[in-house]
This record gives sequence, structure tokens and C-alpha cells, in this order.
Amino acid sequence: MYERLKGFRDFYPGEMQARRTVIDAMESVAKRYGFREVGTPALERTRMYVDKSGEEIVDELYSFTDQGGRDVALTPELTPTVARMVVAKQQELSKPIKWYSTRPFWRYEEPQQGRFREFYQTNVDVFGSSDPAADAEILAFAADSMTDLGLTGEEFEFRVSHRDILGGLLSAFEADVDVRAAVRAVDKSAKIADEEYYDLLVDAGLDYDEARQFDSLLGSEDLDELVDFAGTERVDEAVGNLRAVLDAAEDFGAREYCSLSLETARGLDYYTGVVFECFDSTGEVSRSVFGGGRYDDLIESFGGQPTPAVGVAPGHAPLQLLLQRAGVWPDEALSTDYYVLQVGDTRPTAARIARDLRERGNVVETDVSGRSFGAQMGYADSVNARTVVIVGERDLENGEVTVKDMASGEQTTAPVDDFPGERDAPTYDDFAV
RNA sequence: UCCGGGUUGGGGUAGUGGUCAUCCUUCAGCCUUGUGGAGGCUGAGACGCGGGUUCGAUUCUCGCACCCGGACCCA
Repeated sequence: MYERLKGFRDFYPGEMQARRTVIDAMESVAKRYGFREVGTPALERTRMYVDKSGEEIVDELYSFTDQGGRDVALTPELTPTVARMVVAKQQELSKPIKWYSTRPFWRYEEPQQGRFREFYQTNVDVFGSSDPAADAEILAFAADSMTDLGLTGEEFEFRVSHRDILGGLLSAFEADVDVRAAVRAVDKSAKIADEEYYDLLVDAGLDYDEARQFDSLLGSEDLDELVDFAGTERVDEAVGNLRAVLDAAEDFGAREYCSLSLETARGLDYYTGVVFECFDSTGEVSRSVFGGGRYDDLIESFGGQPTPAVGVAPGHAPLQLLLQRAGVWPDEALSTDYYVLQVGDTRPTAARIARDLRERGNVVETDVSGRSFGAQMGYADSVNARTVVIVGERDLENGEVTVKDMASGEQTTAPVDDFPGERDAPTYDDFAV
């Protein structure tokens, strides 16, 4: 017996069917917005992640040296890859570039609820537009995905913040504050005690009174107050940008799912503008389901022309938890349209019927194990066959097959030459008198 | 990497320092090559791994692995 690797999962048909339904729903929304699918490698050079995130990142990667001596890593996220792709073909791609992709990623970390070492995400990004409408389109894609999956505004919310508001306010307090550390403190603030939060802000360079004031400003949600307090062009512009995004989201039908929450910060290493996180508003532990935001500097830092970008990446595992808690996780029960049952040596006719039904798009099974009548019927039942077509020697002598509806148990005969005939999906009702 | 709780057939369980480890379910075959959900018969399938204590360990003990949850992290 071989055991599965820690943090990796197997998906058996029932769960996989439900996952497929969810993936198809999200990708369908992305396609309707004109996002185009891209395919990307599972391996990239380790250096790409180190340059972006620092040497410590290597501990979180599945990284190794390949047989050609290259230091490579299984991709822990998509953003650097698509940034690389944008830079490589920058001149020939028409802007805005709108791409999506669903695939697994790998991080060497401890599994937790909704977190695994191999995990799936659907990434959706816009490159080349700094217009607030681009941010809003990402929010609208995310909102449409959630509602198409059966969720309502009662069950999730997008907490929207703006990195430049945070950074601008912090700079207004102290010119040389450690913005990164302070933002990280903000990101944690909901989970830790106020005192601990203030201590972290103090560590970042504020004094204690400033920390309290900063906290209170973030909580007020009065954007005008923030502008007045800071009195800087940067905060003024950031607030204007956030408002413009929310206005556009209103027009795109996504505003009702958004709430202003400056205490939402995300990890934020490369975020530059609007950031948001999707929260489960029904769950007892309101942890972030997924997040996204604007990262205008990344492409340039990858060696490209300055190219603004905004994106979102719903992770399938936390999304699954949310959908299950909301009671809208798709049905995992498998179904079969037809089971073509053979009695005696009737394979030529049974196979012809099965092929005809399949050509019409039905899910059709027939015996491939030489089983008895009763065993075939039991199998048909176990795979939730809707209709069983009995192809038996006795009926064939009369030029007939038997059509049985498994739910009711009723059955009737049909002329073998007229089955399925012109019908796409014949049932018992089509032949019952 | 750290903390807490777990681990007995595929799933769910009972139990014990000593005969063939309990029961339910599942799966396969048969009763049943003309009728599934019921029933019967037969079969498959487990003490996570390693060390220690012991005449003997699934049971006691230590370590590890894995699972669940949490911390850190969340690019």
C-alpha cells in the first residue's frame, strides 16, 4: 500500500463531479466577461519567487535542482508566471489583457482547514488598465461567480480596502514608518488584542497615541475624515480612487456585496491600490475565503513597461467550505441516463443501441463483465440509472426491447428498429400506451 | 517549525497483557441468464510504523508518520 502525500488530496468521482460544477460555473462567468484562458507551467525558476518575496520563501516551496542544474520550484501562485508572460509578449498583446486560469499550486506548509499543500485556484487578472472600472470588473466577476454558485449577499461579503489609504495615513503620522510592518499589523488586528495591535504599530514606528488614533481612523469608515486628517494629496487621491471603484462596482451590479473595511489589508507585499477579501458572513469563524487587489508595480519590477494590473484568485478549498456551509454545494450523487442490459448473447444489438444513445449525448453503460440479469440490474441501480433498456433474446425474437423506468419500476416494450429512433433521450413514457 | 486531540478491515465501531479480534456497513460471487432497492449463503478486508518492557504487546511505554483543529505564514 502506498499512502497519499501529506497535504495532497484524491478526489473520487462524486466530489470531483461537484468540483467540476463549481469550476465550470466560475470559468463560465470569466468567459462571459471576455477573460481568456491561459495555460501555464507547473515549474518555474526558484529565483523568480526569491526575487519577488525574499530568500525565506524557499522554505515554503517545493524546490529542487533539476538534472540540468537549474534551481526550480513547483509554482506556489500564478501571479509571477502571468507577469512573466505579459512582459515577454508585451508589445504584441492588446490591452487590456484579460486572462483566467484554473490549476493546482503547491506550497510546503502545514495543512489546516481549507489549506493544503496542493491547492486549486481560479486566477482572473486584468493587465494594462488603471481605470477603476478594471478593479470593479474583477469585483463583478467575483460577485457573479458567487451568486451563480447559489450564494446570496446574506452569505458572503467583499471587504474592500485600499493600500494607498493605509500607506498614506501612516506616512502622514510618521514619514519613515515601516509601512509593511504596520500593514501586517492591520491585517492581524481583528485576531489579536488591542494592546498587542498597538504594540505592533509602535514597533513599526508610530508612537502609542498615534497608534490609537490610526486604529480609530480606520474604524470610522468616514472617508472624508481620513482625507481631512491626512491632508495629503496621496490620501486624497486614494480615497477618490476607492470611491470611483465602488461607483463602477455599483454600475456593474457588485456594489451591494462590498463593504468598506480599511482594517482588511491582505498580505500586501505587492498590492498597490484597492484590495479586498471575501468573507463568509454566516460562518462562526469569519476567515477569509479568498482575496484580490491591484498590483500596479509588479510588471515593471519584472522588467516590463509600467503596466497596471488587478486580479483575484478564489481558492477552491475555502470556497468549498463556504458553499457547503451555505447548503449550495453541488450534488455529489452520480447519475446515468441509460443502462443497456444484456440477456444472453445480445451484445451486437445492445452495443448498437448503446452507441446510438451515446451519439445523442447520453451517459450510457452496458455490461462489460458478463454478469447475470440480476447483477446487471443491481449495478444499474447502484449507478442511479434513470432508464434500463433490456436487450434480451426473448424480446428480440419479437423485434422488441424492454424499456424500464427505474424510479417507478414500470416497463414496456419498444420496437428494436425504432429505438432510439429519432429520439434524443427516449424514456418509458415515449413507449407506454 | 510549534501546540492540542486523534489513528482497530474501504467506511463506522466493540474489545483485550494470552484460543481463530466483535458487530454494522461496504465490496465481490452465488441463490437468480428475464427483473434492482428486501432476504439468505459464501468470500474479501483491520489493530498506522519502528524501538523498548514482557514468556507473550493491538493493549503498557518511547519515538516517528499520518489525520483533524489551531499558531506562525498566507507571496
